Amino acid sequence: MNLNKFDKVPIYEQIIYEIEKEILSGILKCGGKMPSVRNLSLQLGVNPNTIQKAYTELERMGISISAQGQGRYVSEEALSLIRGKRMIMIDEIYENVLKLEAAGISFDDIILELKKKKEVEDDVKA
Amino acid sequence: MNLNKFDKVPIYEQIIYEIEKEILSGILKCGGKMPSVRNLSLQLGVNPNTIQKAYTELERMGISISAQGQGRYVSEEALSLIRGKRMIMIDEIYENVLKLEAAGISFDDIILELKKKKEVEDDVKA
Amino acid sequence: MNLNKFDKVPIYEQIIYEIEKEILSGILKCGGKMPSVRNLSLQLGVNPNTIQKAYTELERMGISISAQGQGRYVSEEALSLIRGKRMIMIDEIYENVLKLEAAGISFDDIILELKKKKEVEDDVKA
Amino acid sequence: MNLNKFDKVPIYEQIIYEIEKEILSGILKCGGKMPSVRNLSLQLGVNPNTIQKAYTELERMGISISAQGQGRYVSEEALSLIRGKRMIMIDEIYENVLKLEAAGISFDDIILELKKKKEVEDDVKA
DNA sequence: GTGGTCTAGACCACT
DNA sequence: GTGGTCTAGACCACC
Repeated sequence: MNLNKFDKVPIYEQIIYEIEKEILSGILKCGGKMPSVRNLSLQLGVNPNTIQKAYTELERMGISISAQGQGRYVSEEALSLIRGKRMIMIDEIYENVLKLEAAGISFDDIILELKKKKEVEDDVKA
Repeated sequence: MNLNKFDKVPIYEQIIYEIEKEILSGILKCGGKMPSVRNLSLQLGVNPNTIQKAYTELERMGISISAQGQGRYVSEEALSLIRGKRMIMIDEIYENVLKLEAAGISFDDIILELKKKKEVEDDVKA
Repeated sequence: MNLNKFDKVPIYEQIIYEIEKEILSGILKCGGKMPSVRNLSLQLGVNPNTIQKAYTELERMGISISAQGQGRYVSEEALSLIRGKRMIMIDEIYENVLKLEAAGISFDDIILELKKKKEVEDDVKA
Repeated sequence: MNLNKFDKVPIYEQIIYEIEKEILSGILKCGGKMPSVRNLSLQLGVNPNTIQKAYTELERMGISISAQGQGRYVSEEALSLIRGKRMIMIDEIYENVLKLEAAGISFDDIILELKKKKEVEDDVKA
């Protein structure tokens, strides 16, 4: 997991995002066990309370379930829930595009610019 | 000006953004006078310290200049500086697109989705 | 037995409740033998310690008796003890009704609502 | 506010419940300011983190809104949200009634018993 | 061993 | 002053 303690986005949100990524990529499986609070705490060098906070949030979103004394599991609906969350990110991106338009940059120019950046990156990889 | 005191983005940043918008749209002209801290504070119902913070930031960025005892003016370079700032927003948008890709949504799908949203909105307007 | 390991009520309490239900329904008879810790543990897929805890509690309440080396039996007073426990549940229900009243819902409305729910359920069955 | 540190229900939930009660009773008004984290912390003799936790939960439920550096406000929808929550409590009561029925006490007997308790209490008051 | 709650005390950004 | 995050360390109940 990639955490940045100096980032403006809080650690517990970074953890949420990283765990979601692991579920999306199949490292953590739906119905499977999640790392325990204490384990993850040691592994990431982060206080257990912070892990707890991230886990509580994941549970609130229905992505994980906890069982007293037994541990914590990835919910069966986790995958679709996370995919839904990601879809919402498109809305947020669109909002930012609109703000740019308001600043006088045309929609098509923005799309063009994004494609250009993408091509550059693909070339670098190749 | 549209301010939302409950928004997660701080009020002083909202003010900066709104003032930049007024400069871009010509409501505030380069070389022209900016509203005084006290006036703007009353007009927006915002603490003077908050206005002050926004103005200080605008000054730091070279968008405004204060002249001792004469008030504060929009700098001559303001327009191009703001346009430059907006260009940087494309990078931020691109960052978010990359995050979405990491979640398994292809770049082309994202662009497609953005275009779809744009069309819908244009249709609504027409 | 219906156990839910994700439920907020601890498994050992769920087990107690289920065993009491079996005694009430006659599946387990007063004076009859209770399943062994090991058997029940295997049958329910639950840690033996958890079964043990449930049994200890049942014993403490006088519902079961263990005889050295001979196993565990349902006590003769089990039925009446359990019925008494159930009567106490009315007090708990009453407590919750009072809380609802404090929230501005009248006692009569609550009773009415409960009767309505009951009717609906009876209709569904019929 | 009535808090019991030794109660099995966590302090932060007790606080949530008490604040909801104050909103229902009009002590806290929709759109009005809520006590600050530090103030309430001192007033209740509870750690600020615990208050924070309660407030965060209230915010998540849409009952309150926080504004950076300004404080926290009761949302406009708070009243209806809380009333909705209370309605759900009826379902929980009904669930418990069903459990009692399963133990052989008839629905009508339960209602009768509740009414009897209510009468006794009303008499005591009068 | 597990999750959950709580305290004490610190730090940061915003108004 | 406000809210929000984080650490350290403790305690509890449950499996």
